Amino acid sequence: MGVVRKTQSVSLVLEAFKADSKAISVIDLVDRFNDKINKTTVYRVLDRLEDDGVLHSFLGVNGIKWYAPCKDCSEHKHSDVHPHFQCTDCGKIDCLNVDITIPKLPNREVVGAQVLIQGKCEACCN
Amino acid sequence: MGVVRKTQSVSLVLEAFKADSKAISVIDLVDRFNDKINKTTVYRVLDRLEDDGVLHSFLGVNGIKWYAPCKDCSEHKHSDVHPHFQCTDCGKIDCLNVDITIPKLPNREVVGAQVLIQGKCEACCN
DNA sequence: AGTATATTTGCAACTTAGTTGCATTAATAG
DNA sequence: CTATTAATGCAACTAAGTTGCAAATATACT
Ligand SMILES: [Zn+2]
Ligand SMILES: [Zn+2]
Ligand SMILES: [Zn+2]
Ligand SMILES: [Zn+2]
Repeated sequence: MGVVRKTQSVSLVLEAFKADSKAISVIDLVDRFNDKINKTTVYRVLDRLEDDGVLHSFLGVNGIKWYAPCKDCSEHKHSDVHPHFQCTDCGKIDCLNVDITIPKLPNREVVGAQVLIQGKCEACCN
Repeated sequence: MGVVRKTQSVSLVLEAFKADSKAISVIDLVDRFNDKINKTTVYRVLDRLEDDGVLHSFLGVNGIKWYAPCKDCSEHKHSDVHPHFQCTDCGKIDCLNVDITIPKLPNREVVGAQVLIQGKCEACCN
């Protein structure tokens, strides 16, 4: 079950993602709200928002958790699986609106894929 | 700098990868050798073997570290970047000998990609 | 073989990301 | 305005991985 009550914590977190639609790491969010929202609450709010199809999560380099806004998802149906791009210079991550074709694998049943492309982002290329 | 001395720990770790050429998680290795090799040493041996191009590492689901034997790599030149397949049933990971084409991204300089395909492995499909 | 040297190891303590249990707070319904 | 129950804060915990340092051991040299 996802978000049931519109609490202050939920509003604050949603605002953060409305500001720019980039991905934000949990580390960053916990740090950013350290005087407003308890660490545990940040984790739990993100969890609920993901349940509701408002945010989606994935792992960046080093295995830390990131969240980004969903496009057309709903509760229990995350339809926006897409690659992510992490900049090796600034560390920021974007969701990519491109399709990666996963090759057919004999004798295996593919259900999904996590793709993290690495390189220099637009800002860091200049 | 990688492996300089052929120690007992190095031999044990290499044997583990010779047995079957699948990927092995660090967790598994630490556990498997818990009465023979200290946890710290396992991490350090794996580190050195990766430096030497003998093993390569990547992150599985949940961000835990896995290692697998390299094909044609040498010190400081890991040439075998390839997708990995993790079974959602048994959790095991294989290196895949297929190419994934990363689309051209405007205004970005791509240097690599980490691809983790998820699904049912050959063994678990039966 | 015996010894010197530097690499490697084990241990304990630490760091960091994330989780759990429980008492308290606060959002919503009636 | 009150009752109900979701949500929060806190402290303590777990688990993966790291660090510093003294002790052990592999290798080179005599
Ligand atoms: Zn950048
Ligand atoms: Zn995304
Ligand atoms: Zn399987
Ligand atoms: Zn591999």
